[in-house]
Amino acid sequence: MNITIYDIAQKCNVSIATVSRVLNGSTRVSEKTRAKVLQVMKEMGYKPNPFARGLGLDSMKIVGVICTDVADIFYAHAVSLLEDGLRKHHFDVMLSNTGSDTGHNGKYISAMADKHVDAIITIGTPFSSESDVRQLCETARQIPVITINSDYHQPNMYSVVCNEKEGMKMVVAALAAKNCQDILYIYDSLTYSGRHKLDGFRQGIREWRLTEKPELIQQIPRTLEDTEALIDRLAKAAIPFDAIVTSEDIFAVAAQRAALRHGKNIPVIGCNNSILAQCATPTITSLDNKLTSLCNAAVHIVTELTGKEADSVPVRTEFSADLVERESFRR
Amino acid sequence: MNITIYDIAQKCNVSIATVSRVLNGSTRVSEKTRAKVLQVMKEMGYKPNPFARGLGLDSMKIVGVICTDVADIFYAHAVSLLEDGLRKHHFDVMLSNTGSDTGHNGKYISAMADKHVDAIITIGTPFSSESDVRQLCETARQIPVITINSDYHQPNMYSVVCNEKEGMKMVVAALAAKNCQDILYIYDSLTYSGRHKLDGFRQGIREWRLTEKPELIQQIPRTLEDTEALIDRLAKAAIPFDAIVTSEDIFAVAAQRAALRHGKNIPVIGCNNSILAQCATPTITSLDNKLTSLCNAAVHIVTELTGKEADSVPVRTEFSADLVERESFRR
DNA sequence: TTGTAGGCGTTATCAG
DNA sequence: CTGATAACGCCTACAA
Repeated sequence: MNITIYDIAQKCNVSIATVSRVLNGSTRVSEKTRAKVLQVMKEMGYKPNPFARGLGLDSMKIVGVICTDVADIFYAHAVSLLEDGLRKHHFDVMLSNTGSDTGHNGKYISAMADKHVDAIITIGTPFSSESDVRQLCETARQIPVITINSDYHQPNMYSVVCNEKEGMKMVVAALAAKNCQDILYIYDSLTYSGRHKLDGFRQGIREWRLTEKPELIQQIPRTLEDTEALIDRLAKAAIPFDAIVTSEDIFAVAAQRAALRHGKNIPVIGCNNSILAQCATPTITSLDNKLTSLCNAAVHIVTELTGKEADSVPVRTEFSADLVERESFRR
Repeated sequence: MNITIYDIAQKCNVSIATVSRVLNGSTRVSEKTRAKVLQVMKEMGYKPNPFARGLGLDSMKIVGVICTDVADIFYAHAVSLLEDGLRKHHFDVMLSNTGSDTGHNGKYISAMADKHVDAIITIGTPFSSESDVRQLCETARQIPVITINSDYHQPNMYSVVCNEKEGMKMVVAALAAKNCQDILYIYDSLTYSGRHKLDGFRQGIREWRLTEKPELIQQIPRTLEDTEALIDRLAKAAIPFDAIVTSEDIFAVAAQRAALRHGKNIPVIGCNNSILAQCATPTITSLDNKLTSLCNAAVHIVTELTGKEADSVPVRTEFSADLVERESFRR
C-alpha cells in the first residue's frame, strides 16, 4: 500500500539489501549507488515503515510517559518538558494518565511495557500496593524505568528527585525566623513527594521547637473549594494559625484567599512554583522543585541508556529545592 | 526473546493459526482447545507483540495528538480529556508539541503520519503557510485528521469547533447592557479560534453601536508580565477603558490585577473557563468553550472512523459557548 | 561493493 | 474445527 524498499530497489536496479544499507548509513555502499538510491527515495517519497523496523529491532524509539493527570498544571509542565527533550533526541512520547487510581497503577506500567516502548518515565505516580510494586519490578526487568519524584531502589530503575524534604525544612525555618508559631500545613496525597514534604515540615517544626498540633496538619482533596471550606472550618472553630504552608500551589491560592476573607493577612507558602502562584493576589511565595532540571535529567538518562554505551548511569539524581519569594511572604 | 505464539502453540500441540484464532476471539475454535490455549497463555505470561501485529494490520491503535504546548493549561486539559476518552476505546496516545512554530507546523503532522498512527487530532494548532496546508492535505489522504478549533474543509478531515464568535458577541452584549462603552480586548495569536474571537468581538462592538478604537484592541505575548505592562502603558497614556475582554484567562488574570492597581474596578471577562479564572481575586468571569464536549466529539469521530462502518461521520461538529459568571462581572 | 535468504511475530487465506 | 503457508517491510549475516 505504501512505498517499500522493494519499490525503490527495483527502480534502482539494486537489491533491497543495498537500499537498506543506504537507509542505515552503512559505509559499504559505493557513492554512486548511494546517491542514486537516495535520489529515488526522495522522488518516490519513501518513508520507512516503523512497524517493520520495530519488529526486527524491537524498538520504535518511543518513550512512555506516565503521570497522574496531565490536566494538573504541574504534570502538564513536566510532560511538556519531557516531550521537548525527548523529541530532540528523536524519541516519540506515548502518554498515559493513571488518574488518582492509587493502588492500581501497576497495570498502567505493565500496559505501557506491553507496547514495547524503549523506556518509561513516571512522574510522581505512586506504586504503593504490593501488586503495583511487583508489576513495576517486572517491567523494569524488560525496559528501564525512570521515576521522577519517586524512588524504589530496584534494578534497572533510575530515580530523579528533588529534595523537597530539605526544601520544606527551609520553608519552616523562614517562617520560624519571622516568629510564626502555628503553621497550618495542607496536603492531599502521600506520594513519595508528598511524604517527603510532610516529613520535612514536621522535622522543621521540631527543629525550631514549635509545638506540633495535629489539627494544623490537614489532608484534603486538591480543589479550591475544599481548601476554602477547610479554612472556613478552622476559623469557625477558632483554631489559631499564623502561617500557611501547602504541598501544592493550588491549595495556597485558595487558602490565602479564604484567610484574607477572614481578616488573616498571614504568610502563605505554596509548592511547585507554578503559574497559579503568580495568578493569585497577593502573588504567592512557592517552593520551586526544579522541574526543568528533573525532566532534563530524566531525558538524559533515557538517551544514555538506549545509546551504545550504557556504562555509567547514575541510579539516583538529586536536586535541591529553592524558595521563590513573592508578595505572600517576605523575609 | 519474548514468548511468542509459537511457544504456546508448541506447548498446546496445536498450530500457531489456532493460537492466533483464540487470540482474536474467532468463534471457529472448540471450547476445549480455546480453554487450553488461554490457560497456557496465562501460565507463560504471553503478551502479543504489537510490532508484528502492526506490520500485518498496519495499525497499532495509536492516535496522534498535536497541540501547541501541553504546558499551557488549556491544551493540557484538552490532552487529558482526549487521553481519557481514547484510552477507554483502547487507543494509545502519541503526543507532539509544536511550540509556537507558526508556519512550520506541517512537519509535525507529517512526522506523526510517518509513524503510521491510526488518526491525528490537532488542538488549535494553526497550519497557516502554504507548505503547512499542503502537508496537512497529504497527511489526510493517508489517515483521518480531526481538528479541534480549526476548520480546513479538506477531504478526510473532520473539524470540531466551538462557536466562540457568537460567544464573544454574547460577551460584548452583556457588557453593553451594563453600559460599558470602551471595551479593551487583549489577545495573542490569530489561530482559527483567535480570529473568530476577535471577529466576534468586533462584530459585537458594531452591533451595539460602540465605537471601534484601534488602541483598545491589543495583541501581546501570552504572559502575565506583558499583560500587566500593557495595562500600565494604557493607564499612563490615559487611554480610557471601562471593561476588559481577553482571548485567554491568563490575560484576564493579569489585566484585572493591573487594572485594580490603577484603581479601575471594572468588569473583566476571560476565555476558556480554566482554573486560572478561579485562582484570581476577584474570581474571573469566563467564556466557556466547551472543551469537554469538543474532546468527546473528537474521540467519537476517531472511533467511528476506525470502526467497521465509517458510514456517516459529520464533517463538522459545532458547539456553542457559554458565559460562566463570576465576581469579575455580574449582570 | 553487492545480492540472497532467513528471521522478526501476527494475521489471513487457503485447504483439509 | 484445524493446519500449512504466504504475506507484512525491514535488517543482517553469509556468500559471491
